[in-house]
Amino acid sequence: METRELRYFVAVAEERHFGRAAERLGIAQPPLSRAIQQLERRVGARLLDRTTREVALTEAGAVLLAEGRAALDAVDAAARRARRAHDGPGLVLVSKAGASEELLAKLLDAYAAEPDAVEVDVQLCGPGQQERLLRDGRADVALLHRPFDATAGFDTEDLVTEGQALYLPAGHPLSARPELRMADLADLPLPRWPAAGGGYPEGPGPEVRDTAQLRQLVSLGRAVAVLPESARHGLADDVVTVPLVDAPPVTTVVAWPPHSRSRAVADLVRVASRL
Amino acid sequence: METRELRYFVAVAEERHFGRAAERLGIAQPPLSRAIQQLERRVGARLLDRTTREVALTEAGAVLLAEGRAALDAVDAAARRARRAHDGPGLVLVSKAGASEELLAKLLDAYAAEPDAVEVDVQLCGPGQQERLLRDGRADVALLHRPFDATAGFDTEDLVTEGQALYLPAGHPLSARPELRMADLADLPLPRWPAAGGGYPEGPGPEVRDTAQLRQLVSLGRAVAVLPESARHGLADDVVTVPLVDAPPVTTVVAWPPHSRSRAVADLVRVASRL
DNA sequence: CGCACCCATACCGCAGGAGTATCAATGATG
DNA sequence: CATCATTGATACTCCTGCGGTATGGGTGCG
Repeated sequence: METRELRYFVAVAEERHFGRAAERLGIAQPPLSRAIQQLERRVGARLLDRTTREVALTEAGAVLLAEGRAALDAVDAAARRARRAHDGPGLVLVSKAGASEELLAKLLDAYAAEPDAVEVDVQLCGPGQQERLLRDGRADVALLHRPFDATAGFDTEDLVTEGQALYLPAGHPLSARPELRMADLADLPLPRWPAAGGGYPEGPGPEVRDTAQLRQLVSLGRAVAVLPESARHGLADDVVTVPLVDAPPVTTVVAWPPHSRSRAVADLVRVASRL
Repeated sequence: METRELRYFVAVAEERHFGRAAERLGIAQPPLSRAIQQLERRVGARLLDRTTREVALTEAGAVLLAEGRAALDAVDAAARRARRAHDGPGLVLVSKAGASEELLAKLLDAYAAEPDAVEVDVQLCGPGQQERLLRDGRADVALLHRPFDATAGFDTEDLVTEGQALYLPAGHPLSARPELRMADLADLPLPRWPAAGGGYPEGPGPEVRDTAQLRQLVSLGRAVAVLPESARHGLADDVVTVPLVDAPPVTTVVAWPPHSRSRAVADLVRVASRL
């Protein structure tokens, strides 16, 4: 199976439309139809149920879509990591914008003090993006937050576990309470995060892209938020935090791709686990 | 990057010889040379240092070899799993021959009693083979033994942890001892397992391929072995086991590829973790 | 019933992958 | 030191197979 066929299939499976998929791929529709047929022969299974009105994934097609995406990422990762190995030493670390800031700073300081430390390029991104970067080779290490981020397929090491708190503007009715429970939040318009597809779910509450943005909204009195307690760091006094005693604890973990032979990654992970 | 190029590169990197690699791939040597050059242009890094006398991997080449193998396995896995999804439900479980027999039997029984149980095809293989099968899609679940088997890149769930014991023929000088320490084994000719390449390390002691074979050798009085205590199960009385009190404990885990959306795998894992 | 939409088929042109012959560089050999 | 064997690179040719255009055929809609 060639990556070209796999890329074509993923495009059709995502668009559920040969014409649009062809356009996205920059080719005409007929060769795309043929490529899919050839792929079906090669795999030995029908992948798409096509009528003139709609294209639907078969059971086998759904499996190939999920596994194929991972495989394409793995191929990309191979090329990118080889390239980066050629360009010289250096690490790319990703973290969610605005999350674990204090921990991240300590980690970078501690690692920089190591004898064989290499340059660390810190990349901040929106939630759910880190896994992708780690998988397709654009990053070497990530700070993830269980249970929010998926750690499947990576090696991880737990760093810190902490409770969550409600962040709200000073003067908010709930801000005087010494502690809160999840039930107290039932009617609160909590911010909405982008779903897997990039769209936002329906509902009240502001749309946010990352934690930094959210903190700004809270400071402006335009939002309340549930965040790990360490997000308190560096926040102005006009934001009040109240512990949420029955919220699930959040664990910050350092994650890296398995089979990573890199000395630098190993060093950084070791430093992180000793913080 | 196409899988064809990656396959070609892996062949050359493994053979360290363009001629032999070409033969293995079933093509002539010149197109192989050109394909590697094209790959180097595409990746943007020199991958092989070639003289007329030897071919050596560069730093980038070593990275591409490791990552490329994983990527090729992922592509194979995608095709195979799609094919198997088409052929109907069914699981392939791998375990080391002769290891965790009792646990395996209990697991299969318990799972078969589940309401939506599918057929489970049990595959036994030599040590170190399971990871490969799981990675390239020939298997869906595996029983692994930490710390002996690499669990990197898989999701795992611990099942049981147990100590290790020395297995020796009745009448052996050490067989009368109530317990042993690692230091007592210093001069014993322990069996040799195949290394990653398939070859055996130098030394005394018999060469063995799997646990079943080893148990047979112990029964015949031709070997002594260090094995988990559960391997005692079903062994004849002419084999004596003496606990090794300071040997590292062995944990049997059930492992499966991440992103596994399969209901059957989830069920089997759930059953396993409740044993 | 005609129309719009959409995937499949037919056919053609060409890029690029593969083969054969040969060259060039390097280390071994007498 | 001249010769030879080995091995990867180059030159050239052939042909497979990918991609493009034109068109067919099936399906839901007004």
